[in-house]
Amino acid sequence: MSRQADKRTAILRATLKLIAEHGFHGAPTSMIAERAGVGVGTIYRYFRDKEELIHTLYEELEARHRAFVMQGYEENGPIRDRFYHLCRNIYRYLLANPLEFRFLEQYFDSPYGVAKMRQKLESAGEPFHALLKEGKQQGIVKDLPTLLLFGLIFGPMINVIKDHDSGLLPLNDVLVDQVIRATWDAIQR
Amino acid sequence: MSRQADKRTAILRATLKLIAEHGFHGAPTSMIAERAGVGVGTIYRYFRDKEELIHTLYEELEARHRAFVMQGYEENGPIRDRFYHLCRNIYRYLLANPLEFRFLEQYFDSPYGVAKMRQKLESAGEPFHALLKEGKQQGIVKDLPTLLLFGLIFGPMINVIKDHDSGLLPLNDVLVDQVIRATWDAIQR
Amino acid sequence: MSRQADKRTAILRATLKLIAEHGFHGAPTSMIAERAGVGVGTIYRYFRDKEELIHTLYEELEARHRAFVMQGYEENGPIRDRFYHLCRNIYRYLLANPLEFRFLEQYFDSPYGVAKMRQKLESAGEPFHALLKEGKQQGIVKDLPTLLLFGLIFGPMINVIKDHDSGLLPLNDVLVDQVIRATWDAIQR
Amino acid sequence: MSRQADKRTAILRATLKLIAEHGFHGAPTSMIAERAGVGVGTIYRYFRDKEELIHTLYEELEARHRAFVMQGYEENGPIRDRFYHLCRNIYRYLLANPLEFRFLEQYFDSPYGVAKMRQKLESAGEPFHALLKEGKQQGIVKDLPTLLLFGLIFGPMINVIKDHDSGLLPLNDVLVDQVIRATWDAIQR
DNA sequence: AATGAATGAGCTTTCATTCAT
DNA sequence: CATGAATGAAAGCTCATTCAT
Repeated sequence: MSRQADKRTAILRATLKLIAEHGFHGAPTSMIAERAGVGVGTIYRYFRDKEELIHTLYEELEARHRAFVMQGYEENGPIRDRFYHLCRNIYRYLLANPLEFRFLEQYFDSPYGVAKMRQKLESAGEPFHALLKEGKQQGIVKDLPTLLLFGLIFGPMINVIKDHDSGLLPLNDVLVDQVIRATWDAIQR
Repeated sequence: MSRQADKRTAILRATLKLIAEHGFHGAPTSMIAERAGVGVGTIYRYFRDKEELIHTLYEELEARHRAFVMQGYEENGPIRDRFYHLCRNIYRYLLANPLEFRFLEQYFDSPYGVAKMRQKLESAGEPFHALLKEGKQQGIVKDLPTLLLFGLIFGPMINVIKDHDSGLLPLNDVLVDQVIRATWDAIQR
Repeated sequence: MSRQADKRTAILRATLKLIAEHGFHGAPTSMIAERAGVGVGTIYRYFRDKEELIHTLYEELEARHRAFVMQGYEENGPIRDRFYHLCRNIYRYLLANPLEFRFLEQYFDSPYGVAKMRQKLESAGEPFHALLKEGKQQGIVKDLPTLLLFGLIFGPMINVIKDHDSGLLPLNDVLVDQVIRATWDAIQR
Repeated sequence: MSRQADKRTAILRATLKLIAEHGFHGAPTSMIAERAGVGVGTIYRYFRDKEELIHTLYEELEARHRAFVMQGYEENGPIRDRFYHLCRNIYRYLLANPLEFRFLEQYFDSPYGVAKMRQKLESAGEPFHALLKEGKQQGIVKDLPTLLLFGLIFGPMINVIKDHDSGLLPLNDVLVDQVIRATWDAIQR
């Protein structure tokens, strides 16, 4: 990897850490540069402005996240198995990467990311999209708007992981499976 | 209502609106004052500082919200009925007051409000708390940590209302009842 | 004494106390009003603005101070006796009224009071003025500019009292007499 | 000298000038920046906050002042000679640098500098300290508390220079020697 | 390519003063 | 006469962005 890529990566990493730990407020460019071990000006060689830096960071995290989640995914398996697979992997990934989770949370709740969120959920590439559609057709999943089903799946997920990361609700594999089960109960016909 | 109360109210209203619409960033004191039709200094006659203004706003909204939600609540009714009652009222209130919803969302996701959130959820006064405890004892509700059950209830709620307010998922009474039903399925044994 | 005079006096007293204890910075009009038990606006009924309030306070303190100092002063007594009399009384007064001393210090060191200081020292009414003039004529006091002699007298006085008030150099009658003696040595031929 | 040092120096100089001429009140950061020919933000690159700027300014002036005063000082010379040497140099320095004198005056009379003052006067490095101690031991100097002797020396000095700077008492070498003589008479046994 | 010194708009907060009651 | 709510100019300080090196 070139020196260039090193700096770029260092900047992205520093941004992730600072925003995750201290919010957007706690991540001035000067601090990002310092933590990344580069000059402030350097940030602007790799990213047009702070906004672009943040969007780029999101895109890269998203890609990594998706790659992990899709590992071993059987596109043609039974609905319920695929649902469990996806959910388990998401929980696993987010619990293993609390910094990324904190960042994503902030990102989606900020003016930066609301548009991105929608776009993502509605994209055909989104595996849950196909899953739920099929499930509804097969009469396994409740016949509700997809966005509503998304809410039933991701809503609990976000809350529960937040509580885990803040130490209030320590999760383990059993508990995670129980939430997924409950989520399935929610969307299942 | 006195002139005084007018100004205080105007400031709170302006704050609600600006934070709901543009986030904490988009609500500098100068703009709050302008929107409220008062001088900047006036804000500081009614609130020690910006932080107190925001906390006060939260407290007032919270009180109004709770009063609405508890209307006609039968503390000794059947679990399921009480669950529906609370959920329906919360949905109704938040859908009727999108500004308040946006504000509360921001508030709880900010360093301002995380503590408040916990405190609130764990308080004995929180009607859901008693409800879920009873439900678990009676074997009607899944035997999961209360915080986890909260996640299953409020997670979908937040997501779904957010989507409604952004125009992506127009809700109506039928749809709301369907989400509540799904939520019940999630927590029910 | 009328109600009016009461308020005026209360305002002046509060001003003295606050400025002496916390400096000009620590004496906003709102706090003066509060301590005086009057409304803020009331201050402006008795004094054109804050500046006038402070100047008036100075004038009143000055008059009281002078009255005390001149008690029992023999205008035609021997130079040395008159010198001791004046010095002793000034020390006595300022040590007994630390608040006034603190205020006067601040006053003279601020843009408010430099002019007043000069004016006072040069005024014919100033008893030291006549004293030193005579002393010089009689060949008892060094033939130096009066202002310089003032410096030799008041300079040590201010320093020594400041140190006393701050607890670093506790004074007593003996010590005070020794300073006066030293001051006399300084100006004596 | 580098650009950097230029700006730092310009800021310090502007601060000195403004505080000397208009007091702490008359030296807002905006005005300091303007007078220094830099942006406001630049001040904060060199100094953490305004307080640090002022303390630093003091330290630098103090160092320069001390270096000047100690030139040619014979630590083992006769008490009287050393006394004259120190006094003459202090007068010379302060008369040649009226801005610094005004600044130091304000500094010591403000909450910023009272502690510094004490610390300085009591430090073993303070040459007057040793001088007076010795003088007392040898029976040349009056047996009075050192702080009181300091008052007798610095009190007149401050007053007299103040009067000189304000144009009321133009000093020259002869006059200065006469004050020092008078000061010596004050502390001498 | 990389730097970081320099910038100034914009933030929150204070306070002397006014004026309707 | 007396009040204190209302005001806004001005304070100290931060930070995204630029640009000479």
